Amino acid sequence: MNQDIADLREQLPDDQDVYNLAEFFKMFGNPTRAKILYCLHLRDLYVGEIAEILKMSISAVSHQLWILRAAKLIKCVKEGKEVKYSLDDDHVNQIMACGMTHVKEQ
Amino acid sequence: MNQDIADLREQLPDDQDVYNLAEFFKMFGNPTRAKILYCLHLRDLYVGEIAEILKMSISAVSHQLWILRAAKLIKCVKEGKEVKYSLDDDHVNQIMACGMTHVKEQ
DNA sequence: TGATTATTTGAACACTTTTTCAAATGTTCT
DNA sequence: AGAACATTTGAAAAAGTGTTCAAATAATCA
Repeated sequence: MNQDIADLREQLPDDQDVYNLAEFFKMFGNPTRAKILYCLHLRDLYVGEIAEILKMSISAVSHQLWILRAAKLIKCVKEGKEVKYSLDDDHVNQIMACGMTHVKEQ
Repeated sequence: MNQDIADLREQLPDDQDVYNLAEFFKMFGNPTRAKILYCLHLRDLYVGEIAEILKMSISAVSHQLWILRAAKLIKCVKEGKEVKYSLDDDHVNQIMACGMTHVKEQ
């Protein structure tokens, strides 16, 4: 057994951290979610507004909002019969900007 | 038609950019690929070494290496019958570190 | 109270992605 | 040349994801 390989394996972050990291990046890895995050970076929005901006069904948007909320990237507040969503993570803008820089450079 | 909504829609990056951004983040959004990138951040490695570190089949690793290479995140050099892979993008370390900070904070 | 509006939820379907397995390629060694 | 080794490739199976549709929930309005 190669000792060097075992050493490298030891240096990897533990599986749960890698899994969480991947789950986090997965949020940005879908065009719909990326657009939703970008919308919410422009301003807080109701579900129906997001659906209208993206020209998507309210249901499809709502499903993705649920996923983003589970990942703690966004939060929401009920206002009467509407629900207003907003970004809930300082890293979102930072990461999106970093990714966009990369994409533009290619 | 709501003018405000149309304005917001105009402020979104164009669809191709969003699509490219999502494709880029998708690379980090899978635990296997995230681990491979992390390995290559530790040092340049042959396909067989990566498979051994991750305890995965060589074929599965090779498929993911191909995907990462298509995304221009890694590059490779043939050395005899082995192929050595290395990171090919300055943003990789930066983005992984940023993501890991986020994950650790939760 | 009943109708209307905004959103959520669940299940089904279509689609994409990942892994596996077997075969192919290419290099070195004898 | 033939055997051994490292990697790639392609197709199929398995797993995972996103959207749609219909129904459920919940708040407001008449």
